[in-house]
Amino acid sequence: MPIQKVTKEEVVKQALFLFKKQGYHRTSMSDLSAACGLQKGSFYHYFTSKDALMLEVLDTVHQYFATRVFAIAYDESLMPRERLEKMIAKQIYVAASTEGGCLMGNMAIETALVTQEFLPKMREFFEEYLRALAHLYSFKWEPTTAQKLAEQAIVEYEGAWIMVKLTQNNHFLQDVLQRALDRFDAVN
Amino acid sequence: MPIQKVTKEEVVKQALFLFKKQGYHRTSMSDLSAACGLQKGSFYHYFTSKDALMLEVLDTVHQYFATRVFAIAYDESLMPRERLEKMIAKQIYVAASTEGGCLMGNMAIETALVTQEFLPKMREFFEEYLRALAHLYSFKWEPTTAQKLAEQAIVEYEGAWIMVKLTQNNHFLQDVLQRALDRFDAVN
DNA sequence: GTCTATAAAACGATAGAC
DNA sequence: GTCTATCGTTTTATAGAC
Repeated sequence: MPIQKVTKEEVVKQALFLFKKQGYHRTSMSDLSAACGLQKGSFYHYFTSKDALMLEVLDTVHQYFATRVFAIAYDESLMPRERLEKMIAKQIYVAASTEGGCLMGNMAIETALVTQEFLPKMREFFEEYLRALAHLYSFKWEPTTAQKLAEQAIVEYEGAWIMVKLTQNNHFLQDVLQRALDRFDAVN
Repeated sequence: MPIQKVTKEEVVKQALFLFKKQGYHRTSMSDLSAACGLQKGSFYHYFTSKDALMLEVLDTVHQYFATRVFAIAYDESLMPRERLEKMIAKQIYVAASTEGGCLMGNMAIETALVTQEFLPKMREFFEEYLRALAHLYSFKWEPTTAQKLAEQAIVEYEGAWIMVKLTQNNHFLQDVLQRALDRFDAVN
């Protein structure tokens, strides 16, 4: 009977799924506990509050992207241009694997001006993403240009999700990947 | 006191302000009525529901941009390239005039997967914006290219707001304008 | 007296927390 | 499951302007 019905990881996974799709404020603790097959009360055995749960979700997402996506930028078994293609393609693939696009981008829009609580973790995520892209572009371009190209890639990627949500047409994301590669290849 | 304390336009203005900054779900009817100096109950003499209020806000924003921003694209007293610069600069200026960036983009992220209620108005807005940009790019480029350049400008613009919210650095928006112009000028 | 915009109170439902 | 607070909403009453 003291056997855990669901693991903490499973709770975080379900929370990520719901937060991505419905947003933070629209997702209730009832939604979350029901998705895990738990009583509302049992839920606080895993997390002390809704905020704490979101912080854990943000950490999990960050950790996943750092090791499975951003790490591609530093994989020396591949050519820089191959890393760039593989990393952005994976970023898109992972974000598109469940509804809602990019949790970090969604949360930035939904909460950045309402609470500072989630800001540090979101900033860390994007700084790391920027660093990875700038690292790759710096193989072909000087540092300041590489930094700008990295910023452009991220800005396009996040904006593309808005258009995808509105039009349900994924070509916006494919265009982002293509242009990010074109700018790598462009004549210097 | 049968005299109206505030006009309907003022209510919409306050609602736009709060919805932009706090988002739809986070903004309560108490917040809105307080911002107008009204009791919660009195608010329902202006609007039948929170949804109805948001629909009115979306209409107001759309109307404003159609006549004051998108219209610049068709102002034949200016050269196409001047129109492009003026339109995007104004888009940025208007959105930046109060906290929260682009209401349409924010709402797309926050509600697109939760309710279909606001989708048509948001789609109309972006279709009109796309049309205006594609019209301008078509002076220099063939239709399919112009369409892609228009999409790229919007995608960059929306994504830039996410980075601005996170970093509080407006250079992302200035870069969007600069690149949109550079792509107009690029050699064909 | 009859409007109507307001305040005030209270509704049922649901939020997050225990 | 229960708690309390607050949500969006509705109702009732009041207070000028016609």
